Amino acid sequence: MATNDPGGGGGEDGQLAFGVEGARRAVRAARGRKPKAPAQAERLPVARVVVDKGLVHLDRLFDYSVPAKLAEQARPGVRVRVRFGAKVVDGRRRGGGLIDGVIVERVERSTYAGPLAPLASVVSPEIVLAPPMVELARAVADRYAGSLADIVQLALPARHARAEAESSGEPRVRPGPPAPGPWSRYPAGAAHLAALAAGESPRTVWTALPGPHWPDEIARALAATLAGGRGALAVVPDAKAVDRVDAALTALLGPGRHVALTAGLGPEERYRRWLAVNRGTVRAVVGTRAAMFAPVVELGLALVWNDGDDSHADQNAPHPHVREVLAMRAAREHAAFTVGGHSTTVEAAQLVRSGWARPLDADRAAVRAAAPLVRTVGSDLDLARDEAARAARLPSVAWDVARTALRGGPVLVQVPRRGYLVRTACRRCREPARCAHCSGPLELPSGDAVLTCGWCTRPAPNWHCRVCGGDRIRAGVIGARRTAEELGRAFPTVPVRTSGRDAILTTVPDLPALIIATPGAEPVAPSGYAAALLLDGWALLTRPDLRAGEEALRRWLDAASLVRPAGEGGTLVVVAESTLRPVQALVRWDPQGYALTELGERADLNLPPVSRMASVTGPPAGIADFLAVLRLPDGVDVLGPVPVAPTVARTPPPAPARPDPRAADTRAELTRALFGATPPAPAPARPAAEPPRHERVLLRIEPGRGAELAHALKAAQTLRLARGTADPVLIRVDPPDIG
DNA sequence: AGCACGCCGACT
DNA sequence: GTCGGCGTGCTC
Repeated sequence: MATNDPGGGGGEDGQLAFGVEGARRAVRAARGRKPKAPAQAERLPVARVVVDKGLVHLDRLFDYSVPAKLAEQARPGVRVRVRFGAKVVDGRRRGGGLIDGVIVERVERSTYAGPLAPLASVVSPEIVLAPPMVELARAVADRYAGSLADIVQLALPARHARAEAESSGEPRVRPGPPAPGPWSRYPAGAAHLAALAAGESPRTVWTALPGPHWPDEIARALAATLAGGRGALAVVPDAKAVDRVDAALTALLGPGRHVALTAGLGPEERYRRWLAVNRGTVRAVVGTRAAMFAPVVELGLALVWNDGDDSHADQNAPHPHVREVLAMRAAREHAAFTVGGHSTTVEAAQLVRSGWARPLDADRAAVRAAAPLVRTVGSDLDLARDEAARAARLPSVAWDVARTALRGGPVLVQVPRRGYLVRTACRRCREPARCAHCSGPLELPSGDAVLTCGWCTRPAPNWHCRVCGGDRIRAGVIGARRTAEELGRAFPTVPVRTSGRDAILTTVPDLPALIIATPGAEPVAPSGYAAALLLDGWALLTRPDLRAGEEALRRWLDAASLVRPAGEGGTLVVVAESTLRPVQALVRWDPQGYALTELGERADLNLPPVSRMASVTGPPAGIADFLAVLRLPDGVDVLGPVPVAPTVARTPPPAPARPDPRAADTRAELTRALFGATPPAPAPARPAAEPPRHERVLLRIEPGRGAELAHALKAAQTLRLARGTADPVLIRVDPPDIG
């Protein structure tokens, strides 16, 4: 990297953009030191830098003077090293360590009154953060009440010098447009691909047909965009999905036209692929959530698959969500946008209802042709007569279906993940059974008949339901391992395999076998499962979460999509009451209808995504102080504060106040989710000693004014942090656990 | 977050 | 008289 120095290192006396430098020299001269002010760049001598310090109250650019030697290299978008945090004593800087930063722009003069420190060095000439990406990062930071530096850190992979030194190769000529392939099953499928190839930018909510074709469909949408001379980006929930789309892209385009970006790559390979994208050599990307910021040149399509999956919400503050970021990118970069999945999130339905996006669906006949036969069975009725099946708590319908299906191929059994176990509930109304003292979940220790609180360990021998007064309990669903054991006994001649959090199977052969999997960990069977049993019905549905229904339906549809079509004998058995709305939506295979109904309800209740919400969590003193400092715009609802369990150590919250007794059923349900929410988590073995108390306050603002709310929250946070704060609070825009 | 300045107690 | 407590404020 040659240093071009057009100034030839020459002096530039009198060209200074500010007079402070002169004063500095005077000081040095007075001390008898040789004035060694570095020669400054003649043109645009000030670099505005985003420094890699994720402190909200430092969320601004810092100006540095550009030494003449760096005049050419110090371009907007390059990584630099700067001294930061120094103190000026007698006109001299003291202290201040070297930290990383990126130049955002070069300007003629600084608005900063003090003396500017020089850029220490330019790390590399690579433009890693072009101005449009800065603007996107700024907008994302603003939306989520976070800092620019936070987003930049998410967006940029770690630099790797060796990868950078390599060539990324030459850009390839654009491929021809792909055949519609499986898209021909959708009335508007071929037209959609044609529009992408023609450089148009449709925004769609795509409800994918059940079955194994979605990776191919994603690949063809990306390929069509490439054919039109633009770049394309698909973000999927996990590495397994990346692999499938990756394979489909390779099959369609051959190697070298796309990259897969996943967290598991390792720094060098990750940076190598990212650079190939940044340099425009590769123009199609499939990846997991960090890829949402992939610097695809001339983005023509941004696609998110299965946006209800919680891995699409970033783990790091300020927790940007792939769907939201890609929608922002598509709007800013005039690209097409697709949110796709086997199910429809309420947020996606909102995009349709607001007119921002159009649905991209198959017709009913195509859905029926692709979907398995769906049967429902109430969970505690009609247990199989077979003794072993009875032990496994298999309803006879499920047992019969499995037995028959096992002659023709593998059978998937979806069981609840441990954390989703609802231990006990009222037999009559299904209200989760809660401790009268601390509202903790009541459990039935293995085989025992004594109800016990999972939080305070008090026994609850005389429990009665606080909603309907019932006094009969239904026992919780058992976990994956035991299910596997018991099913193994019920089907002694069939191999049983499990796939769960620790050991995930990717694929299973098309041979008779029982595959026990937790939601999201279902392996793919090449020709589809002969049947699937969804045993987790009411465990998923009784979670005290606003999204419980939507989430249950999503998981069922994802599992159901792995089953052969009804025409090939594919059958799905869901163990849940057939009267429940998510169950009906599954039977009718109508995710959009379900999402639209949910959306209507959210609108009635003024809940997200129809309103915008943010939560503030922390110790009561911090919350009180934060609220005192907070200057809210007009029309913000303040809900709470209410006690919550701190995120780390679970503590029993005081019995939640029953708000709004005039509420209708659903309303009570939702309100409970809001105020009495207890996210599923394993209970501690013993009650926590004296746990830190936390509170949460929810803030709600009307749609379209989220930015105002975020801005106010950030201002309050900045103010508190700037004056060195005890009792820090956490701000979360779009908190995940209320919906 | 660091880190330095600043204005009040126990030591050479 | 000074060394040093950590309260307050800034970082280009």
